[in-house]
Amino acid sequence: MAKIFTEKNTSKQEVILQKAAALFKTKSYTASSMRELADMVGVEAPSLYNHIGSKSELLQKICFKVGNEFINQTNVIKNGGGTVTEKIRAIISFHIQMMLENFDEVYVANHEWKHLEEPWLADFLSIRRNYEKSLVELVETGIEKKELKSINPYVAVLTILSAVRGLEFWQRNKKNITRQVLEDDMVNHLLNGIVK
Amino acid sequence: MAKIFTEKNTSKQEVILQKAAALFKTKSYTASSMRELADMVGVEAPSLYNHIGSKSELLQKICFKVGNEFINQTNVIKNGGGTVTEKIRAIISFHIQMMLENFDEVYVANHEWKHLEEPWLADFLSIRRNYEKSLVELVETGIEKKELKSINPYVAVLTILSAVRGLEFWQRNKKNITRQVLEDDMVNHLLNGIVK
DNA sequence: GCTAAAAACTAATAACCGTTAGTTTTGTAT
DNA sequence: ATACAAAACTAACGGTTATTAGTTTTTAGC
Repeated sequence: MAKIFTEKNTSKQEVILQKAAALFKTKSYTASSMRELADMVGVEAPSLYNHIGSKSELLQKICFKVGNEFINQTNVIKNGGGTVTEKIRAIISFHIQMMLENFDEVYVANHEWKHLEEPWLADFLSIRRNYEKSLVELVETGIEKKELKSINPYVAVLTILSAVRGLEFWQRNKKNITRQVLEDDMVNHLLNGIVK
Repeated sequence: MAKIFTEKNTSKQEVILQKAAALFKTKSYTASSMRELADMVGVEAPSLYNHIGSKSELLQKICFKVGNEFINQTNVIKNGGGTVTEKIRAIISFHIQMMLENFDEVYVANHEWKHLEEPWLADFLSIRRNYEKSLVELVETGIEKKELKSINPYVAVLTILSAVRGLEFWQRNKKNITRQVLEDDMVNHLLNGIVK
């Protein structure tokens, strides 16, 4: 049998994927070269192709890995117990957690998906649309149950998703705000507002 | 005298700038070629250089035009009358208006600034940092005046700015939601929350 | 130590990039 | 009509891109 796994029990393909996410995040997909990626891995560019299929395959794997994680975890929360408000709180917390623990991949999926090639581009957009729709339904349930105000559910979902997405800017200011304050304040802001 | 202005009283340079914003928005800056831009303008690529200096100059002009507009208008609001809550409401409205009326440029400034070259990159980041700081101070004033809850002002600003930025996703769904509903609901969400 | 496979290397390809040079066409003022 | 400038064109440049081909080195099992 071949030696597939390195120290951290991650295959070389996974190492490349991780470095690619970091590179695509800082330089954007199109501005990133396979030579740069090879440098980060510590190898010449053509050697990468012993482990991966192509540059665009890297982007695909990053985007769909992130997309599926959001779909799955959110379904778990939706199908679990609790009030709608509690579920929204849990979903926001999960978004924050994903943003903090898988920053590179989430950032790339959020910003570079448009460079996916067909048919993956269409698939990705479909997944995202379904995800938004699923959240809209949750908010609609909350309105029906009188837990939430009578608002446009799409606008609410848009506002929430955009706000948590903006956590990427927080990465610059880690030092000043603890994660707990960040999470509590943002959830409270999005649920209860800031006006006294 | 040379003929500088075309039909809509806009110089050819401005036409190129506008088309460039649309192109950079849909394809991203690095994936956009001067040949594509030339196609959109209806000209061969080298002809562009009779009107502009370089590709990167286009990005600079787009980013700083947008940045300065935000700085200026927000200063007008901050220095005007009204409560802090009213001012925040006005700033959110202005962001929404900018997003709807100058979508291409705002999108490019938000997404492609990282491809600015030095020293413009440093300048742009400095401008943006000052803008955020200015909003944080406004929120701090609101807290002192007991208009706003005792929250972390930076998190609040982050949440608000990210939420309005997310309006770019709304462009896909224009038909279903009127601008007035969008603006009212989002302002209310960000100020008063959604929980009953 | 031998064998075979995995993974590294060098060299090269065709395609595309922003931009320049040099020339021709177009438009305007006298 | 002539003259001059603005703006279009074609051709080409040096550089970078992802990727392939072919070869050599490294690694793992017996």
